[in-house]
Amino acid sequence: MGFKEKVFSAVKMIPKGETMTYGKVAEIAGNSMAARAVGNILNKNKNLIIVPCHRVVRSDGRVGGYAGGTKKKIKLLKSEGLEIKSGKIILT
DNA sequence: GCTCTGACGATTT
DNA sequence: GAAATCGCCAGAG
Repeated sequence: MGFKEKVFSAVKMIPKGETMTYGKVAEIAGNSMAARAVGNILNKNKNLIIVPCHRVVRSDGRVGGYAGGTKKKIKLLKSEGLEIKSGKIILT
């Protein structure tokens, strides 16, 4: 199984209403410092429906990017009950 | 098979 | 504390 396959598996296992950092996904995928590659893979595949990639956020609390637009990503996250302030996720 | 790209991350200024 | 810089990796051209 390639690295990207592992990434998809990790993202798919994120429960609704929860978020995971790119670094964490990368770690599960096999490389804890491949966070950059993780985002790159999701972007190129842009499987917004197959995988809930909108639950993947940055380590600094920012939402990060999204193939369908960061705005849409924030919208989706808020829809799942997450609190976002100025593009930053509030973990309670 | 080499080079560029990019939804990141930690450090330094 | 915010902004810029360097470093990292895997995919695609």
